[in-house]
Amino acid sequence: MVNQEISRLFGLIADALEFKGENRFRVLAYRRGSEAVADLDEDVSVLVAEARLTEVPGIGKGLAADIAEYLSRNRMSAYETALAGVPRTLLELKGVSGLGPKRLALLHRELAITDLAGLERAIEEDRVAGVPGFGPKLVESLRRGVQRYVQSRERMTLGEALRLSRRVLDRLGREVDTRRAVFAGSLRRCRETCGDLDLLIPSRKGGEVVAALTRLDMVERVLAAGETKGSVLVDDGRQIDLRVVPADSLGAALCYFTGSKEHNVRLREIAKKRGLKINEYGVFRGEERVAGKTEKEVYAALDLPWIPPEMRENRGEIEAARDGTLPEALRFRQLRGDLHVHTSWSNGRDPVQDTVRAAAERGHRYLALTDHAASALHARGLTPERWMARAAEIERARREIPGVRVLHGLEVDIDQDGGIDLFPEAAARAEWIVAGVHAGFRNEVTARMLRAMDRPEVDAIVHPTGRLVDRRAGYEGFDLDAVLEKAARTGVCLELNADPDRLDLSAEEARRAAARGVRVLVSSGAHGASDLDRLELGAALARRGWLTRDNVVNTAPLRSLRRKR
DNA sequence: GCCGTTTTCGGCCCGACTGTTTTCAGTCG
Repeated sequence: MVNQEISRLFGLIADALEFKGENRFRVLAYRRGSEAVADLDEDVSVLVAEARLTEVPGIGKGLAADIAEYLSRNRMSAYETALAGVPRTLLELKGVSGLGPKRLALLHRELAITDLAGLERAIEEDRVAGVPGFGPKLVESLRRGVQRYVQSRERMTLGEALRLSRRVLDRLGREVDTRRAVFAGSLRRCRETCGDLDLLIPSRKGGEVVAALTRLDMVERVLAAGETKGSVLVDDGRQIDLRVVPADSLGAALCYFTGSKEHNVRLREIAKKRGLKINEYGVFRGEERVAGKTEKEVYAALDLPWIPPEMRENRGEIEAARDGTLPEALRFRQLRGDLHVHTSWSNGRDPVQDTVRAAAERGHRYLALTDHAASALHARGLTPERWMARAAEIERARREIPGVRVLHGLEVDIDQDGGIDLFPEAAARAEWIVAGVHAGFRNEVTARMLRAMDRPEVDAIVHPTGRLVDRRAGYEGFDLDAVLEKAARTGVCLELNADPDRLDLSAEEARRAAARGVRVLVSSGAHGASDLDRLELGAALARRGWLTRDNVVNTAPLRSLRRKR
């Protein structure tokens, strides 16, 4: 996609200009331009053709000319000029903790360092210590910074981040009061990957809380430890940043540390125009503090309604909030049930009874048990005989466990020709059928899926793109737009699968789906009773995709759930 | 380089921590 390429070039221009010590606002302009292009919903070539490019906030005459030049000549002179004399491999070193443009320039000038290998050598051969401003501690910190950069260039998936956050709270909770602790940052915004964890704890004894964190046995190295702020690396190389704030500043601190950075910059700009200053301790008019105890208060001081954390990406939410058009974001409690769940009859871990009981305990009004059908051999798919046996077990669970309506469900496979492995016994009795592609990811998946959607028995397409977060890209050549169009026309639901390793549809894709009138199914994709909790994550991801109750099919009562056949 | 409900020129977000400094620059989030 040409948008991503242009965004990348603008980012590199910003890095190069910064390295050269150019006007920092010009640097900022390119950096913002890079983000603006990356966030576009449309292809830039369309905007150029319709002369709407400069309507995009952050794109003015200069950047528009750069883009037009790139589209017509496949090169960008601003990029070539900016990068002249700046090795690309040098700019990548910005990722090493402790190295910014100034120190990079100094290392380049004094030691002719141009890449990571050169930096590693210079540190080993003790040459860095000779450069003015590089004392022994800084050199040591760079040595570790390089090591860490090499080891963990990758970010954590949301799933890893959630597991680590629970581990930290569990250990830290034995030392200090963590009842009001919150993980802010990208974890609270539900980004698909997190670079590090931002932990926020209200307390008057900052030093003690920071010290308690640094003492945990999972901590491998302490990067910083002050009265209000501490940073540590834990055993698996991940970084945890802790901030301790007074309880009456918690709202302001939450805003500040939840971000995103771009969202916060916009908030501060708005504040400044109103003669207000906003920081992690509150909103101030001169010396007087006018807000800060709750997030709602902070937004109200700027005449804005509270914006859900998952939406804070500066992708139009601030304008929508200002204009009163912010959608009423989905709340977890509005989800009435889960319609994609496996039991030990196929590849789930828990029996029907335990799974149903867990759903009842969670207040689900309905639950579809969608074990795999027979062709999913690896998943011990249901044969007609085993389908009948499971049906008897479901009937017993219905009698014994009140409160939750259990549906006879099935997950069928979309085969190489777009057929589904639905057998007559299931066709006769199933109350909810989901379909997915499980093999042949390179074989005409779009056409197969469209064909499967013609089958009246199919209620939903699950994990529609087939991707795994950070591990697998999804079906080759997949045309999501074609599937969205068909889903909107036929009423077949598309799933937002909240398995943190899948997140499929993604929040952004779900937003596109909802905008086109597709009915979105938010489900856990559970393979065990405890996985049912993921539905809460699903609700958060739906908010990230700007979904409302009306966009999500499983907010409806069961009787109005299924489409007309 | 971008932008305008105080502006077409003069602004452009804020604070903590570290290390190397003798009062502050650089980096980070």
